[in-house]
Amino acid sequence: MNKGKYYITTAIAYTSGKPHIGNSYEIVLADSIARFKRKDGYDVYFQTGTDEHGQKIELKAQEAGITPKEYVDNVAGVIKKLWNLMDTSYDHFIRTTDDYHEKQVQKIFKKLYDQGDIYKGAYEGLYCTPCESFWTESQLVDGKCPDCGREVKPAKEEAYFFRMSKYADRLIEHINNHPEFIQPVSRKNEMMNNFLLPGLQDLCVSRTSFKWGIPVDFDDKHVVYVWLDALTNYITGIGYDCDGNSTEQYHKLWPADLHLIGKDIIRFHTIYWPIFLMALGEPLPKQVFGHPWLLQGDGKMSKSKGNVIYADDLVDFFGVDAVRYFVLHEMPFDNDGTISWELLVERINSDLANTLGNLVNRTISMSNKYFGGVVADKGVCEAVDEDLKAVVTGTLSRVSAKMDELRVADALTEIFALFKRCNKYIDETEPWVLAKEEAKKDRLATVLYNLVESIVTGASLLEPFMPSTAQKIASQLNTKLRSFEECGKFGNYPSGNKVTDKPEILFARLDAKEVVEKAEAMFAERKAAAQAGGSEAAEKEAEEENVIDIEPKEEITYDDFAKMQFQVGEIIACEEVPKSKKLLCSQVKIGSQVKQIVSGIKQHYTPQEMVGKKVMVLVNLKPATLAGVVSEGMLLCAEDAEGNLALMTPEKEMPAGAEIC
RNA sequence: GGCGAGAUAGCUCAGUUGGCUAGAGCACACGGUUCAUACCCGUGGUGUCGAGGGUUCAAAUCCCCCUCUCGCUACCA
Repeated sequence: MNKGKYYITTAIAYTSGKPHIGNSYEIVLADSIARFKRKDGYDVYFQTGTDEHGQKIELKAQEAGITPKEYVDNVAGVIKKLWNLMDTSYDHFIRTTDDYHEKQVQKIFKKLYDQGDIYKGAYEGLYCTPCESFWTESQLVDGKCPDCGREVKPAKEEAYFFRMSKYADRLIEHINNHPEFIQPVSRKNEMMNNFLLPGLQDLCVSRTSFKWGIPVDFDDKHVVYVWLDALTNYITGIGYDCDGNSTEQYHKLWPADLHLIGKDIIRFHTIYWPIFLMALGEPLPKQVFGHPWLLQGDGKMSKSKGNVIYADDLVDFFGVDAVRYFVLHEMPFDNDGTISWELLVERINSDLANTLGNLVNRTISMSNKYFGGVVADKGVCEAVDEDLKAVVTGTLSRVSAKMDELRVADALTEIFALFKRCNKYIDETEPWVLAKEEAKKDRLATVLYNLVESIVTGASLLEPFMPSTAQKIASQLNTKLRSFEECGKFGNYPSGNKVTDKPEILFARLDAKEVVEKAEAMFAERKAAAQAGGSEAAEKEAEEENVIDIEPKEEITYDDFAKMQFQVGEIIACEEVPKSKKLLCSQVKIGSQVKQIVSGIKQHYTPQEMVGKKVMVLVNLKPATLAGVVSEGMLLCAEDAEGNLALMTPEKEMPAGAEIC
């Protein structure tokens, strides 16, 4: 039964470092869907891979003293190993450094350039430095920056731009006509209201500030913007050729049925990617699902604390299928999920060990005890059997319905409802009572047959989510896993078959306290290893949190610098700006004058703690009005990767007004 | 500031177009059982359905307003 093709992708993983469990979730989710669809009769093609270009990687490689290629080869290897460890059944692993990909990206860039969708910045003079934005002639308002209304200046570096606005109307129409395109739907509004309806800006699609990227072949000062590079993996990986010589595979698979991505990159997949495809004249993917995140509940993950949870750690502790089960079950549809060692133990004990493992174990034990392992249907039915059969044969359609909506966690819950029904059935039929009467022997046999039959169906439905567990159950029951078609019927198990006489424990019960202690010991060891400087790599790892890279700006002259006047200011009063979430308004004493300065630091400082601080002030900035309040300068802050701010203060006592130079 | 989502049992959440004593899972307590991994089955909540007002024979469910949380976004000089 072939229901047609199903092309599913994950986002390609960025090779800046080893992905933690939150990042590994996506591949497991995709794998479950892929396996489910395969089993459901679709011809599935499942692609994943790595995104290997960009400045961050160039810098990391530099730090490590190796070439970028060596760096990404190493990380891509780690990622691939992790994906394999998670038992994922991808068909193709694409790397953006693969030559066929790079070649196509260059051709695509050229094609879009030739047809006028990409144009070279002919707009020198239209860069707004404070906004860090490039503008086209048409976007300017009265010849000034449409964002801040100030002068735009000549940009020293040329760049290539993509005419996004040209396709915006078509995209809006497509999104409106295909409500299933963006999932969950709540994300649709965000894209529409924040980007599409206000008007799309042209996108800068090349960079000259670093080298580690795919060169623009007709202008090799430039490398292709990483997103244009990365997004096209979905078509280059299956044989797209923009000269019209795409492979048969491409014609069969494209458009993709599902792009599975994290919610943070929805914009790129539902706006830029569709527009790139429109420009190439290719159909749009059918659905983009931005899944939520799995967050670590007990404190923030940080490499320097050594408490980052990686998928392979969890596999060491609990085994692959337990980890797969947990991440799939704990992840709701549109809210972030939580992961902690305690939660893992709780879920494993209650669902996997108690409900499922124990059910299989008790059923096999009884078969051995009463019939030497032989399971035979003697046809002695009672009313209570009907409900069991109805639940078992009906589970497939309930699971399918959930999977159609990508509600994987709910699908799992349906499968476990089947196992729970089996446990209840044992209580209702009381096999140990039946066993005491010779006359009830056939009834007892029938009961056990029904149980084995039900368990095989449950295991078969579980296969896409927990492949090796399903397999283990089948082999303990000495049978094969079933097709979905068979799961809709009752009585497939061969009567007279013999189950194993040595049932293995599928999932051992765990002690939360022991597990937590073990995990803490592991983290402590890891931290110690990093600090002891056992290896240079470990040191780098530990330091990583303390380093941050940002986009370099263009070089300036001393004259540029000299134009800016910095002075020490003393904050003598400070209050919140009404109706503003981020702004504080400070009165700053600079020499003998007092300036009013508004700053976006409300989330980091209270007005009380601001008062009395000596801070670094950019004094000669043109005054501006923020949220209705005039600001006559700027307080300087340092900002980390999480957006935390710290005011710059002089390291020795300095009078208000002292020049900073 | 703009747009959007949400606030239901200790915890995580369901509650379709308003309609019988508001549900599930986990946790907890008690009872039953013994085939099984101290497991399984059953029973148990006084939950102000965030606050207030309104529409209605009837509202967790619709309308208004308030408080709080969250997401995206802008601003953050």
